[in-house]
Amino acid sequence: MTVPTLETISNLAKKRGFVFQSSEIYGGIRSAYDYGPLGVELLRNVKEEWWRSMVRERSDIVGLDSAIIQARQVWQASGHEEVFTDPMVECRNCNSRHRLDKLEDPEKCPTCGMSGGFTDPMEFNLMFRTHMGPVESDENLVYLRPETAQGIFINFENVRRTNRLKLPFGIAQIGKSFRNEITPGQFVFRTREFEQMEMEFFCTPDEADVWFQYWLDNRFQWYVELGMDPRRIRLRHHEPDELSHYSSGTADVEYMFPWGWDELEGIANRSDFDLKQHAEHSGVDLRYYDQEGDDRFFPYVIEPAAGATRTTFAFLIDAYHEEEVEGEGESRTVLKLHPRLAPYKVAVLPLSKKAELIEPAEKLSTELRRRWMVELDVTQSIGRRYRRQDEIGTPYCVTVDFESLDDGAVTVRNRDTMVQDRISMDKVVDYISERLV
RNA sequence: GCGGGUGUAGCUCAAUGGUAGAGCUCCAGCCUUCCAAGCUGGCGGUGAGGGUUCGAUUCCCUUCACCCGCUCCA
Repeated sequence: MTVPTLETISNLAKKRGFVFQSSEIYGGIRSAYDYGPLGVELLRNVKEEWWRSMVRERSDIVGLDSAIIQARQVWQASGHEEVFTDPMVECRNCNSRHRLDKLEDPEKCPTCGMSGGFTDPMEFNLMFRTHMGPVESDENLVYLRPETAQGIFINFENVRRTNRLKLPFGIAQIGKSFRNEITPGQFVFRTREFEQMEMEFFCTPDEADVWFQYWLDNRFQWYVELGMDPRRIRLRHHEPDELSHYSSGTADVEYMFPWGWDELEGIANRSDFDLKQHAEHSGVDLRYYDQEGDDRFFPYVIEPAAGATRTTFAFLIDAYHEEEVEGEGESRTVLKLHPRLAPYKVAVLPLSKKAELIEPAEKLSTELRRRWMVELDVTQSIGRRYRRQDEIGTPYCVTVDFESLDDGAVTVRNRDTMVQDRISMDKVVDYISERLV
């Protein structure tokens, strides 16, 4: 099992065009990254796989794409305006920082035990603020959403009614969220602008525990099915004292990052907290009407909330392998990404730059491009090109050689095994289709 | 935001108060018939701003970014 360092991964990411520091030509901006040609494919594939398993392959979950800027009352009702503005103090002795409201003794530092060494309380507002409209006044203050979930809760009734949904059902959403994290870092792991994949699953209160367990299992399996090493992911249940303000039970899917276990996804039982809050603050009855029992109640919510960007990052780390190549004492770097996640599915490599080979190679790649992301590479030696494709995780390389001109066959080389199959050119689509499941 | 460290070419690393070099990568050409070959040529740099100085990549100040802690929880 190869465990790359953070530096190895970020170097590869930059070198091959997965991720760049944002605003790099101006010296960079903290905690912002841009996804290059390969990174955007990988990220989109991760999101696509999530959407497929959550929405397209299910009859009980529908999709949504809500606005990033919402009414300020949304965040008052959700509790974020209050909870996300914590007065914090810092110990002058050991430089540790603490939430003032969580200190047992407001004078004594729980880290080093010193008394009376705190700074004045500082206001930390974790939500990005801006103004709706050209005039900056308190009346038009708005926030960039710190989570996508609230966009779902405030549309609960719209979605339920227009789609005639009955419990249990879910609403899924992928989108950007923004948090003024005190300490961003670990490359793209914790950034102030990030992308979430969240699903709110509404059910009756008495079924909540069963669904909670269901989503725990379901979500854990999703990572494994996409090729993540099961030894490097785990489920961790939260202790009662580390629950968020909305949650009555939470478990995390964690990945073994280069710096240790850290969170990919939180699965929470949000109870009826959010719908109740919005009903109370908006005055709109958000209770669900159960016709059979002639009963009105607030559904419970089970929420699997994953970070799209950090999940992409974890897949990248997990795929990274350095292997000895038989015979020579050299090693190759290969990204063993699941084929559905790989940025390019196929590379077409004419053995020589001669026009007689380039022409059929171009024809073949044009045909393959109708189905997949395909790269045509004609530069340098074939060995070098194989290594380059290995390093970006391309599962299959198709080589057109001089024999192809006579027998109409090409060589398909497997990324992981490096084994080659000679097959007829008109069978390439079928051959690869069968293997890209 | 606080404390500590770092910043020379895409990467790894040299050098100097006086025109910044090398290897690898990349690009072009030649050669090359399946796993990072070779030859020739080319692109390209002192994170940014200011100060001291005849002259600063080097000394000083400011700033920006990255890494390690304090944190957070997608």
